[in-house]
Amino acid sequence: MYTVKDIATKFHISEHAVRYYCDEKLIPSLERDKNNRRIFNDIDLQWFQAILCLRSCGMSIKAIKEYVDLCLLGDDTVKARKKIIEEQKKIIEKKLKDLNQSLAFLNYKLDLYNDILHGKIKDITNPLNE
Amino acid sequence: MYTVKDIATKFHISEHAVRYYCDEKLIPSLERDKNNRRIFNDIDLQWFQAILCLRSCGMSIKAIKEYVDLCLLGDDTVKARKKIIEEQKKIIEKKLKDLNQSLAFLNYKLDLYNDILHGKIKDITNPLNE
DNA sequence: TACTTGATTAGAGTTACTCTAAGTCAATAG
DNA sequence: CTATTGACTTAGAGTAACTCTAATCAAGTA
Repeated sequence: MYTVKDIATKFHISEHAVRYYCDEKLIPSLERDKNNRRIFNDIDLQWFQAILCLRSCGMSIKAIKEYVDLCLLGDDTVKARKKIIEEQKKIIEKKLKDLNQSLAFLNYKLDLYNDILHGKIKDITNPLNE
Repeated sequence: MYTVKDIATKFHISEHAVRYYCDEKLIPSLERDKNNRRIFNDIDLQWFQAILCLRSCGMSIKAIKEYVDLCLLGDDTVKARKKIIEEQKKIIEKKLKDLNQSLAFLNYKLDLYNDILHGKIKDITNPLNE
């Protein structure tokens, strides 16, 4: 059994976010202890893993909720769920491509800055002062 | 010379976002035509490239504004700018790592769904119905 | 001249948190 | 036995970065 804090620590998110996901019903059949505190089990942990993965693709809370609800409906929804995951895979692959481009740009900037700092570039001809 | 629409198309962002970046003064010395319409030149294009890269690292508009202002101050700020870019590089590398993990998770899910669809898994023992 | 197109602005709305205030409960300290 | 501490609860306000809407205006076309 895990507390809100445990989940926050485990997944590197804020405790606020943990409660928010619960309030949005992304964690099905969430339990409470006798003091009304949220308590999580290993299945909830798996839900958090899936949810955070889908969030990292940029999927909205609402869309994730729909996916979770599909999961709860059982095997009949496997095809629909597969389609959702395939779409998210495309999105994540696009993101990887974009991020790699951004990384290349940052490296280009760093090279430029190093050249300036080492005096290899004397005159700044670039209008951005770089 | 480019219009708001040109920039939006070129960088795959909304026209609203283009105007928003201008309003936040991320594009220094932005010009207007005689009808008060924003017009962009090739230097502005370079600013957009840099800005969008930094945004893709998750840098806030405010932080980007500070970076832009440093750029405008000239060579004395190269060290400070280099530090900023190095930080963003670390962040982007972390993001790449996280996204690759998410991708692996999606692939795992897809394998599972395919197994179910091809009848390789008969009994659903996993409590998530997967 | 009237209409359409495309731009402008201010400001309201949205998402996904993030933070704050006020309150509950159990355990420890005096 | 009370007092305080600390960890949790809630509702709701605040925030960032857009996103959208409505009203306005200028230029071009029928």
